[in-house]
Amino acid sequence: MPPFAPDLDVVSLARALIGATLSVRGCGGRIIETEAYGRDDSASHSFRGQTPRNAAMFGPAGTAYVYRAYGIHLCLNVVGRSGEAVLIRAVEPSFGLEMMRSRRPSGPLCAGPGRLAAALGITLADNGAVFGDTLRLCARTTPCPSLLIGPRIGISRATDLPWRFGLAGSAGLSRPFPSGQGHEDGGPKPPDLI
DNA sequence: CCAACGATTCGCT
DNA sequence: GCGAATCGTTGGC
Repeated sequence: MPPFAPDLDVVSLARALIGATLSVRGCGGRIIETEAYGRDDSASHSFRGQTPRNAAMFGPAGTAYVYRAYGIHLCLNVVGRSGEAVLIRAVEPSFGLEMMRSRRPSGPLCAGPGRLAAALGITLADNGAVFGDTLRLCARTTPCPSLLIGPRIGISRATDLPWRFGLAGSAGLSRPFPSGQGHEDGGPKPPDLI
């Protein structure tokens, strides 16, 4: 099996993951919203170097980085190059719906990083795991028709970088994209993810 | 050692 | 739209 997009920069990875299918122990769907976090990016957990908490971000490409946010929620990232990771912010729920609904009895299932981690049954035990059998990613096989682009959400630093990406026309985004923001196609040949 | 702060969500106004 | 909930991590003293 080829390595996981080993040399893809984190922004390209974030774009490539839009439309990819995420599957976690039988639950999942298409990824419709992502954010890129870089190595020399003041908004990134890796900005100040490796610590016990962010160690997974420095693991091999294809590693899952799971962290607890606000002492309450969990967020799921896909590691690219060392110290770079893509936050999965929204998924279009398509299979394992019953399981996901049992974990989230009310409200949106997968719109928002904390919500999707809860619906998919992500735990801190998944931190550091490499995507493969249990955590699965399948690259989209069709070109991404239109990509929404905007600034990242919920951060206080590097708020100018347009490193948030979404699938245009998708219901179930965590939040709307700024109107008038540029949208472009995702490219005819998406890179292999796995 | 201690205080501040989140890559968020939910409920209420 | 706004503020509380909630706690591990981080950085400064």
